[in-house]
Amino acid sequence: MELHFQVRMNPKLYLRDPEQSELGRNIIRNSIELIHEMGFEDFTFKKLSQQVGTTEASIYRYFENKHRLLVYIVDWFWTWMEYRILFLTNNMTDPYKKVSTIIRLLSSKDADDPIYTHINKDMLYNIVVLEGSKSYLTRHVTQDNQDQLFKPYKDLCGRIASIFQECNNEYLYPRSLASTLLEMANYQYFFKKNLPSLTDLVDDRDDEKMVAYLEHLVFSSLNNSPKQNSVQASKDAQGS
Amino acid sequence: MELHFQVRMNPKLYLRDPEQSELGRNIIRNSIELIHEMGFEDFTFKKLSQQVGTTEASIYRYFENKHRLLVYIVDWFWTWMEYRILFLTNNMTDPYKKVSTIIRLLSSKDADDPIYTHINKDMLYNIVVLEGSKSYLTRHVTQDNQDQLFKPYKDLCGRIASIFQECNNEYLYPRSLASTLLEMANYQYFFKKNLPSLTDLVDDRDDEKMVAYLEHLVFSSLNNSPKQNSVQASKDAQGS
DNA sequence: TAAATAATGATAGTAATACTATCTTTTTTG
DNA sequence: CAAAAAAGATAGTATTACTATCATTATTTA
Repeated sequence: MELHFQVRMNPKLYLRDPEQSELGRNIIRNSIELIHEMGFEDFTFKKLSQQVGTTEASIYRYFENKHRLLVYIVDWFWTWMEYRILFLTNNMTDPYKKVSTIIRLLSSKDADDPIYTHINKDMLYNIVVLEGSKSYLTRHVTQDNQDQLFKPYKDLCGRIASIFQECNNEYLYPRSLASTLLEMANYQYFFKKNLPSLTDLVDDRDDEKMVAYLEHLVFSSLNNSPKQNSVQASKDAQGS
Repeated sequence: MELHFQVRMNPKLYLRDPEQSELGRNIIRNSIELIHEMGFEDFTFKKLSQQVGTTEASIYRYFENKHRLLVYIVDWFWTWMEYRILFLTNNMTDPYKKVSTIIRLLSSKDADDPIYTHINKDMLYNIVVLEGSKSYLTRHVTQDNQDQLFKPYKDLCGRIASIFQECNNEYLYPRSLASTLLEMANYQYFFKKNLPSLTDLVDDRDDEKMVAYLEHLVFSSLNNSPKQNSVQASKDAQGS
């Protein structure tokens, strides 16, 4: 049996499904390259059309505007991430092991999977780090949310949250901790690369320190009794 | 003795110091109003000049472009935040109490201080939440960082990190935990307001749940022994 | 107080952006 | 093969993000 991973994107994201044509796939591939190269602010449909070898009008037939295209790309990433998480944690029984696996997946840019070869996963990861939060940090976030544009991210967050609850069913903040983990996996990577004084993560080749920090953060919180007042807990630890 | 809080901004942020003239202060006040109202993407110097009652050319005499103006506003916020933190934690001896105070300050939008009345603190807080990370999430972050544009944020992060170390001088990730706290204070507030499924914080009037979550997160991590492997710790907690 | 200097206003202009519209040609499909 | 759909070609518009210039009005200081 060949299980085929098929990313089905929310139709509200596009005017014409880019997966259904060569031109559409070219638009996605070149978008990723260009946004990665020049950043979302400097990225335009004009430049994209030239890179693709088509016209601006044709791009507009696929995407309403460049923000929708960004959301499309970011959504694709999170859908793919959830798929990978599901695949690798599926046969695990220990929820703590699942969390470790998730943290490892969230922390590493190098993912050598052979699917969707027109999508450069390394560039994609870096785009999500740098531009991902711009997909929802807008004045129209409520409308976009009603259009389900953030469903992949929210689904993943929900899945991680429920694994947190498997770890500790008394834990009070599974969703907040999940969104904290998701955001911080990206932000700490960004800080390490660009504003290193905001982290303790030296720029080593592998991502071990990042994994260690995120695991420490998540497991500490998960295993700290929710009944215990945290200030009190700290005082106990001090012996005062 | 009247202690006067004076915000001295990095001169690289502006072409002409907006604090030194009525027009400059009007530019700042109206920028905050407009960005708050329409979001940074839709905010333009044209609209700003009309609101201020001046010309576009005059705005350009103060700020190179709207991104610099955003960084100015965000920097102002963090400088002011550090001042308030310093002021309220100055006479404390218990570092855990300092952390609690910091979390409380970071979590509440209502700050009734009577200084710099031309700056609406409530709008400012909401701008920093929604637009703050756009100040550094750019392709020119390295150049901007060399120009010290993020110094207020980094200073604050460093100050919080050193208080974390006062709490536990064996703690391995004081800076990462500080940036996590700073980012999450804003993000969880944004999620609660706009994408509530990403949090466990119900939209109550006061900010108690937010404070509780952030305290739990920070204190759990601070008080979890760094020598202990976190996966091991979790297994111990399970009794396996 | 006059002269010099600095700040602002008024106006114009340009290249690029973010689209929309229309018409023709090519490709796909029934 | 005919009809329909997709793509190409081209044009056009309002707005954005600036730069430039010159006149006017404050402010400083000699």
